[in-house]
Amino acid sequence: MTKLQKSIDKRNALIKATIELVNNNGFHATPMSKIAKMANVSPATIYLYFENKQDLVNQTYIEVKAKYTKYAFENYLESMSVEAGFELIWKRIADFKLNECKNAMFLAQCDNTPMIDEASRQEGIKHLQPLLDLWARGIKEGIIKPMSDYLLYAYSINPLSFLMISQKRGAFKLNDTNIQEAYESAWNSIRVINK
Amino acid sequence: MTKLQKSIDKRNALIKATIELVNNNGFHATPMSKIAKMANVSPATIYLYFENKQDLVNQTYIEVKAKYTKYAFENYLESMSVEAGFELIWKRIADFKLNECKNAMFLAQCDNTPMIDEASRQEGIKHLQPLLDLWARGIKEGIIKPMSDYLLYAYSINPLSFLMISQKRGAFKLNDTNIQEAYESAWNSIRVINK
Amino acid sequence: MTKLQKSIDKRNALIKATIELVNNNGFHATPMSKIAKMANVSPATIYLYFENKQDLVNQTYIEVKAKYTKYAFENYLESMSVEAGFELIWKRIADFKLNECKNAMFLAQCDNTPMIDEASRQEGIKHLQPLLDLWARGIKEGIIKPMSDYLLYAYSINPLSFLMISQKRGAFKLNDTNIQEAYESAWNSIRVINK
Amino acid sequence: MTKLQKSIDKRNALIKATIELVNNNGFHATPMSKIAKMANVSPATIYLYFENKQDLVNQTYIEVKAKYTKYAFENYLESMSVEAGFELIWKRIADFKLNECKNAMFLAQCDNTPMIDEASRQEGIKHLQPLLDLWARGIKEGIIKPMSDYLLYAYSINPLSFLMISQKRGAFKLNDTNIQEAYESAWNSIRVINK
DNA sequence: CATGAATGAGGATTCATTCAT
DNA sequence: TATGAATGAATCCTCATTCAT
Repeated sequence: MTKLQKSIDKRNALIKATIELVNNNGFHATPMSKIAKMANVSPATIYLYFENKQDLVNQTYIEVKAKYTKYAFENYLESMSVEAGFELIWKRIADFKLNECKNAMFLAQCDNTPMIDEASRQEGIKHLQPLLDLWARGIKEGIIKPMSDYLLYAYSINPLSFLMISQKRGAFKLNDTNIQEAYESAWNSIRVINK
Repeated sequence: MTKLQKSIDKRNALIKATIELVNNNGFHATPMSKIAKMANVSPATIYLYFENKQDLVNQTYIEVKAKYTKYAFENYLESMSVEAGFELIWKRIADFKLNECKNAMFLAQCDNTPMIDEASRQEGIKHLQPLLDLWARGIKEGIIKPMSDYLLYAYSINPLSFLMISQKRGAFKLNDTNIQEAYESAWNSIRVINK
Repeated sequence: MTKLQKSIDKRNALIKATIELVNNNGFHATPMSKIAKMANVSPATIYLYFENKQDLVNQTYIEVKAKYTKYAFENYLESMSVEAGFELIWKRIADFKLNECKNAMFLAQCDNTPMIDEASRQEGIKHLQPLLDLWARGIKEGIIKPMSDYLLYAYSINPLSFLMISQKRGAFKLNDTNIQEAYESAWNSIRVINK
Repeated sequence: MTKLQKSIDKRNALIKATIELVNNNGFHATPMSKIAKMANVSPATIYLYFENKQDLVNQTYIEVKAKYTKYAFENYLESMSVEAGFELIWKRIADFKLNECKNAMFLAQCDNTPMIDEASRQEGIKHLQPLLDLWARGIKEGIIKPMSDYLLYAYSINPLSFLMISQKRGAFKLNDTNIQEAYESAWNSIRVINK
């Protein structure tokens, strides 16, 4: 294992510990010392990789957000039809919320909280472009309702966060049937419905 | 003004300050001393009204959540038709998110964060029953899709939180057109659609 | 003892402890915790009286400098002759260096070190005006050499700091004979000498 | 360049960096890491040349002090008359304070501070002997007042430190006229004056 | 000889909470 | 009831020093 490799491992361990602890205890109640302990490093070591606590959280956010969008668009091709493309992306995102539950939880907490720098938030949004392009295409083709991206996201994608959190709290279980229902709700909320 | 009245004023001032500061700075970065200062009260006084910081936040949450549901069902009558009842409640909730923006922000932050006791969270959900009853009725009448309450809430109500936060961040502006679009998306996501 | 009185006592204890510890160990090697312990207060209490460590040292400097000049000009009257006035002030300053040794040591350390804010340094100089006025009078009367105040201070006053430090280090003892010799050297260094 | 040469270069770079940083920021606020960076060296390398931080500062002090006295006595011959010898040495010292300002500043800061070991301080004084001898000769010849070396140094040499610091702070400018005035004050403060 | 990474110990500062009044 | 002063226990962060390479 090279030195550089080892360094990346430490950085990853720190980010993983941050996610774990912030998820369970919140940003408040997550001291640097606990993060260090969980990552098996000295508190001082954190500062070799991150400027300060804020920077650690910002970078964790950016990293997780990038992983999220990468996952979402993994198999997506611009040559797909609007509906097929949307379904593919939507299901990938749903998968992410289920399989990468910790990452998804972390993002949900960041997104409703002033714990992330505005700059990092912007950085995190960047990679969502393919979805916006798909919607634009759908609108041009008369398949998707001509609405703001914010509305489209709010109704077709964001509900998955609520469901993921509800499931995490144990109040509710997402299964294949549910997922299909959810997908149809999402699609119906944004598609043009011919009466 | 009676003595009791004065006490309630102080309690209210504390709750208001808590909301304001948690909204702007997050739970971390909201010390008791700042809450006291904003409420024009000594730090020690907080402990006459609340057991500790956790209790203060819990009670703030419960109070805001109660205000939210009270607002939502203000003019609702069980005698209304399912669709009319849903539209009424939905628009009240949308109003709340717009007019009582600070309260709504606070709830959004609490709901995705481990800053509230599980018990207080349960307490907060209680008053949502009329909406659940309405949905049950809608399902029985074949108007609303037979889905879990969590799915119905996730798609028809929760998106408003996302929109409210986006608006607060300045990225997006909710106007009458938008609201109507949003309502239709909400309704289409849960209603039975006859092909 | 009133509450205010008690506060002033604590402030004084903190300033005294700061002088003592900085004298013995230097600004580096004087942690706030030690200052607190020596003043019999909690570390947190320091921050009720001073903004931070820098502020504590600045204010200590200003306070000691004020005490120094107050002592220097205690019995001085502007009606005195230049020579009598100078001798009086000089001897008061010499007394201060001997009797208020700790205070003098502290000033000497501050004056040759970047540990004090420039603003506080300026504040500390303020009260030296009577001496400068005396010198101006002496120059006008042809008794004192027409030189910059800095030169006059360097040769007639500042050497006492060197002597005080040497004595503190045990290398040398100031006694009445010495003091008189020192006074004459001081006076000869600034007076006009008729050949 | 030989290997040994390179080592000496590094040592010199470290000492230079120490002087620069301690002058500008004070001993507190001068971490080893900054010294290393300014000397273009790894922090660990410092420990190849010096035992620890204290040792680094001690040795820097001794080295600068040696340079100071070497400079002072450069052209001095014991065969010179007392007055000529004193003037020569005094002017060399004055030159040092002006031209080797950084070195002089560093010494001034060390001399009023507990940042140097007592042993190193003693080591630093050693090389001043020629001046003490000159004074002894002057006293025997009835030219210089029979006073302690400490008094002679305090009045004839030490004031230059005060002037150098004042100049560094921008409050005052030393020029040829000033220097001559200063020299005369110095000489008058220690010579025997015949009335 | 040289180093960059790593760290434990410690430092300044903050904060939830208490207590005498 | 109301408070301002006080504080011990953290918390974030720094730094002199070491060690594997």
